[in-house]
Amino acid sequence: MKFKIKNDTAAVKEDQVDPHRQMVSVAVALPVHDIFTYSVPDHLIPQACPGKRVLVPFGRRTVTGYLMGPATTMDPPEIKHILDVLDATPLFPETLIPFFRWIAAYYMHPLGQVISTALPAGLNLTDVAILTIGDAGRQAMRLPSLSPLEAIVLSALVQGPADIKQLQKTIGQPVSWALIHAMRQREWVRVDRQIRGRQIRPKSIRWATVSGTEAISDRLSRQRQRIRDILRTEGDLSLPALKARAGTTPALIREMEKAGQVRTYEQTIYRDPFGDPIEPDSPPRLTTEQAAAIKAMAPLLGRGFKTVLLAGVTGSGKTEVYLRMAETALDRGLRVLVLVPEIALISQTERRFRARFGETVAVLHSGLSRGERYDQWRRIAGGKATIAIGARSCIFAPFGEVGLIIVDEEHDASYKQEGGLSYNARDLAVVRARHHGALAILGSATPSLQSWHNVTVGKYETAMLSRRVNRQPLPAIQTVDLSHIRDERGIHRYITPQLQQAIGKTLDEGDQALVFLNRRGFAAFPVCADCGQAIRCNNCDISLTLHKRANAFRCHYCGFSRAAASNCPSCSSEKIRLLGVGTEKIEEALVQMFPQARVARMDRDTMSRKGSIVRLLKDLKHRRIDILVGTQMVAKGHDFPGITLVGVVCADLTLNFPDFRSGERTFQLLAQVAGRAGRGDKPGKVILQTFNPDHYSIVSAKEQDFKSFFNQEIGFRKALGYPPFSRMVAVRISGKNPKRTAGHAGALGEHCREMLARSGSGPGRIQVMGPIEAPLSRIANRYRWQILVKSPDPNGLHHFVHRLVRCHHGLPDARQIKVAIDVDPFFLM
DNA sequence: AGCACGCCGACT
DNA sequence: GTCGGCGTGCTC
Repeated sequence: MKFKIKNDTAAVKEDQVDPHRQMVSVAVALPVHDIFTYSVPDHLIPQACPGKRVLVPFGRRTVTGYLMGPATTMDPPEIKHILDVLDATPLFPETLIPFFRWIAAYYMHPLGQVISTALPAGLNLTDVAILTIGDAGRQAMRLPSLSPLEAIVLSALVQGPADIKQLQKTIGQPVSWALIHAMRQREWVRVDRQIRGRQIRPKSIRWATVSGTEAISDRLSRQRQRIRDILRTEGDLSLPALKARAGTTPALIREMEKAGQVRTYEQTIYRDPFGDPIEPDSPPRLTTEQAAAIKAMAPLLGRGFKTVLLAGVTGSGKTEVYLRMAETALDRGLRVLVLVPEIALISQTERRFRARFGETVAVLHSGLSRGERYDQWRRIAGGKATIAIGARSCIFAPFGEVGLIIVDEEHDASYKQEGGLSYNARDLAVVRARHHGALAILGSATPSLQSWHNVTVGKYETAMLSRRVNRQPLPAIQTVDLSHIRDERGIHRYITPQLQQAIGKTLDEGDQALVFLNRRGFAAFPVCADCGQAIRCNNCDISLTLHKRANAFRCHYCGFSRAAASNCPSCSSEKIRLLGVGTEKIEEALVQMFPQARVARMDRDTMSRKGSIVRLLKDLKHRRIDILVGTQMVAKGHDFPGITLVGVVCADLTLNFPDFRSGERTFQLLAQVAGRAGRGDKPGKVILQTFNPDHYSIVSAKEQDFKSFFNQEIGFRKALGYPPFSRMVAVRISGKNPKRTAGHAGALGEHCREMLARSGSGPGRIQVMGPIEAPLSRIANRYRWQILVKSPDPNGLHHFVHRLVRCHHGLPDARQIKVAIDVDPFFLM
């Protein structure tokens, strides 16, 4: 959608400004940290209220801004008028603004961009410069004095007007503004500004209703009479519905309307994202444990901010507890926000909320089209929905007030947004609950270390569910020690005889098997082939990563390095092997092993299209697949009663992952996987292949005992000063030129050391690790470096990083080098 | 981000 | 001498 705007008289001189004119502050949707003051022209004053988008002149451009409220700075150098108000009703409530501000400060991100990421995508308008060739330009093409570049630009523009980006693409080289200005001055080209941006608008549909008196019916044709009868007996119908019912044509309706026999009207509708209707369900009987948990939590609703960690083993019925709590909250007139992990397709939790609460539920997840997402957003903002459920971005749902925030599977890594505004929706859930004085419930069978630590220090309350709803025992986990079979070759290296046998038995019984592998092909890490020990960093106790160019194993936290040719530090063996198997290899092996079985694979490579996931899940459900190979993608959010066996090819892939959270992730993954098997009436079985059967992560996962895991892991974190005993910030430095990027990273590191020298060492001391080349040293032609900053004192850390960013902007190459700040990083690759 | 202004090298 | 590259600063 394009339209032209008049860009005149936008600026007014200070002395002309009416002192009574309304002044507002606006955050622009650009990477700019300041907030700007604009005046509102009289005709827009009634519409200008916080939470709406506005179109504002900004420099020489016109951009989208967000109206934040009355102006705060009183004497800016120049004040311009708002050009337009883009929304009839606010996109977000005013009460969310402090929350947005908090996020901007905590994650060190421009406020306007925080709001842009929060809102449904596709709402921003910006203008672009459009170049059009003039008559003088056409004639100039014949001039001999024409420069080569001018000739190319002109001949490109003869094809039609273009913006600068299009132009650069067609001619394949950069075009400078200086050149364009020169051409404009000679009147060869014209430069116009055009507003652009995918406009999403409310959708409306036309309805028909009877009008006129009963009497006219006598003289009508049979068809017209029929239409009036239908409308009279069935009530107003939408035109599509009427067409389906009576076979009307649009032309006929128009004629009838002209004749006053029917009347039509527009009504806004919400695009329906709910494909299959979901049957309403009736609440099941609660177990004693569930009832106790609800009894403990329900009184907390509406009594101010509180966080409860709901720890319940897999299959213990956490969802039912959420549903009852939501119901109680709604009964008391409170709004409810539910976060679920991002998974392939729709989650079970989401289905159950919709089944229980029907129309009052709005959903926000990645499976929706832009229009649907916008409609769902408006239903929340407009008060039509009282429950919002969705993946991480749902934390921004535009409720004015919220009484209950639920985070399902709070340990899940998908709550962390990578890139751009790198927020953690689980953490934001607690922050938002505090802002609203709401109750936050974080639920998981395998709580994150962070959250359980908050329980132990008294920040969070707890509620426990220790038994499964159906009284089924947890599936038995059998570990298979991979170090005993290191001499095996070929298939049996990955699929041990024990796993093969178990799969064979499962297939014989007509059941389905799931084979897991957390494939991270690129993360090949060194393991001793003799003793099974991972090669670790002396300083960080983190697996080292192979850097091919340097032919060395490196720690990507601190930069510690060991020659790739060195011996195993614990047993001196020379046989160091790089572990790195992929799902594809496993699939191949299984097909060879079980030629008669139907094997399918599900990972990010095979599931790029939405339709393929649906098909695969349907095939699985209808038992058209015997063995499914995949990454965690398969495990999350789907229940398959036919699956009785789960095989984990190599648990060490996550265990030895070069990350301080690898033990935690392994425990969580394995315990969740174990919970997958045997959801039907048959008990489940898990075969877990590992080089480290005695590792506490694996032993605790076998018992589904997160407390025993926590007790061991927390000591390790404390000793090395990792979260939750410190906060971390990853400073990611990237650029196209390898030398400049390295130099820039070095300069920032140098600055860090200077700042450290000045600040001295106190209890809240700051540690700097790096700069080091990122393990994935080049992505999309950008060279990547990182600096990790760590401190037990969050405020000190914040200030430190702030100063570091200022230093970056002062450095000579600041324009070509990108510095991204990741507060509380999750993945350090 | 995107646009303008200003400072330097290589060409008529 | 100027044309046209790129580094720097600003946007209410």
